[in-house]
Amino acid sequence: MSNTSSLDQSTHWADIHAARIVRERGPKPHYTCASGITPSGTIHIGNFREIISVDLVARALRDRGETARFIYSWDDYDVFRKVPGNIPDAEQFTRYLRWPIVRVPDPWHKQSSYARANEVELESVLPELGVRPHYIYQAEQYQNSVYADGIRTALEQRETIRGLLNQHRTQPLPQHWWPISVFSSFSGKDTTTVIDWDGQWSVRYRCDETGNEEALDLRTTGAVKLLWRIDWPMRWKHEDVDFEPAGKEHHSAGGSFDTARTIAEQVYHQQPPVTFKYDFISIKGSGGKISSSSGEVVSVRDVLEVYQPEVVRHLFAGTRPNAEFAISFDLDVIKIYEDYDKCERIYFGLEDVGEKRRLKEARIYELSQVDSVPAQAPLQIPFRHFCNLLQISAGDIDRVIDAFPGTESMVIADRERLRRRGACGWNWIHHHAPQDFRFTLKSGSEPPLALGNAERAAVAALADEVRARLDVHDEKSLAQAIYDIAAAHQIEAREFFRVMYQVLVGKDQGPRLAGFLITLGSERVLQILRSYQTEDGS
RNA sequence: GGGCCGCUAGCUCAGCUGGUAGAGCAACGCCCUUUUAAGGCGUGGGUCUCAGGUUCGAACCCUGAGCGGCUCACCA
Repeated sequence: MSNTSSLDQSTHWADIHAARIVRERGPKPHYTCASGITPSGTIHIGNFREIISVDLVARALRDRGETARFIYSWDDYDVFRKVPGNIPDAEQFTRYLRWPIVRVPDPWHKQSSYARANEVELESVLPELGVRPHYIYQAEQYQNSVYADGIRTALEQRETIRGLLNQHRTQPLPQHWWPISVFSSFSGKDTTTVIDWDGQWSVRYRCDETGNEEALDLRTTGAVKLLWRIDWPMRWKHEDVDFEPAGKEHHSAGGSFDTARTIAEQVYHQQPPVTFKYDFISIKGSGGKISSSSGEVVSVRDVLEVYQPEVVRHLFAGTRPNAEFAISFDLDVIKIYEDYDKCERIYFGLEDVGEKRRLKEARIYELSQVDSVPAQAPLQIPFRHFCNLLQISAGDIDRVIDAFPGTESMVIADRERLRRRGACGWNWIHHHAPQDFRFTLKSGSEPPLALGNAERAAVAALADEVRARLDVHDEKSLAQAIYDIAAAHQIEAREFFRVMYQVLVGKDQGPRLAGFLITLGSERVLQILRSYQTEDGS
């Protein structure tokens, strides 16, 4: 979809917003798409929705021939408000409360700060998803006095801002209110009181803890920060932001986006960015391993353990941002993969659907790619089948891929995607799949099960059948042979299946038997059954 | 109190720049006795919450009502 006319007709939400940005902001040499968050904890999959939404819209802009930059603001100059439950030595960390998080040490002693630890966790995972924003670190910006003019403007317009904010407050802001907060040079905390501003660049404050007073010059200090509701519109002005979505908690009348919008217009004379509201993400079926109820959050990395990157993108590209949805770790995972594979088949014309549907799915497929769209339809190994093959092969991903028909001629990129899918499948089996789904193949070296004579004879007969004719059977004829053997030994078919699953995988149930035996191949089947063959039942 | 969103098959939802209702699961049936939350094929099932309006035509647009739900009004 390189030509603009087809994108103009696109009904995909990312294209619709891209078109809106160009229309409302007018022609520009480049458009700025923004997002950001306070790195006060692990960036979870709900936060990721904003990031991927911006990435998709930025891509949609580029696809229609515009230049788009994606800036991601880490608000690491925000204060440390409470000690998270998941960090070691939580008690020790209470001493850092009210410090900027960029100065709170990394509890895991790997990064320069707690903020940096959270930043690195996300920054290291985004490239795998094809998301590469330009990061802006607010601590650095403030400490270098980059926003001195913006802060001064807010001080000059203090009463205007107060009036705008009071419109939605139950309690009006107090008389001594200022649109800034100050980090004390004496305590390091933001527990300070602004005393005065000289109308120019000098702000005088008192440290609440030590009682010390000090005057700061906005042009050289790094200690003065705008309050959130003013900081946001100031940055829209500073970066000339054209587009920034926000969560629904910001998007009510009187919410922070609403007040930021009026402050941008009236104080900073900046047209507020095009925006939309995105809904929350919930989690389903985490199998007890990761659940929000236990206080643990689901990180982007956690999702990538189970979903390959294209499928993660597909999840978000294929869902309207204002609809809530659940990320599933249960049996739904299979369907999510099947949906992606189906979308891929539709893109490559391997599956017939109506024209309208085709265009939509094709666009979703494009936006789901980490890099570019594959030149030709990649070989698909369905997720469920992949999981079964992996269990047969003890998790040897390359062996499964090599044994799969058609993989010899595969290009490297396709193979890498399959390997990634295999790794996800293996993780899913071990951490999330229902017990019924899991099995471990017997090796044949275990002591044989104690079976009745008829059962043992039937197993031996099936071994004979496998040895003699497995390669000429198809699934159906082998299934028939299995029933025949059961009947010949006067065993209920149901019981014979149970025995065979016990012999093969030590459970009462397993993958459909005939297909399972064919997949295993005669050599492995006979290996497992060898202790039953040597009995004198023949 | 302000703002926003939803209401479509038994369940979960898709369909929303208006063109005679779709998918998955469930149900039912068939695939030579045919196990399984792990095979294939097929079938049934919906006055699209209600009432008006615009239109040749409305699940979709407008107005109003009912019932979920979310969010802001403290901080960010």
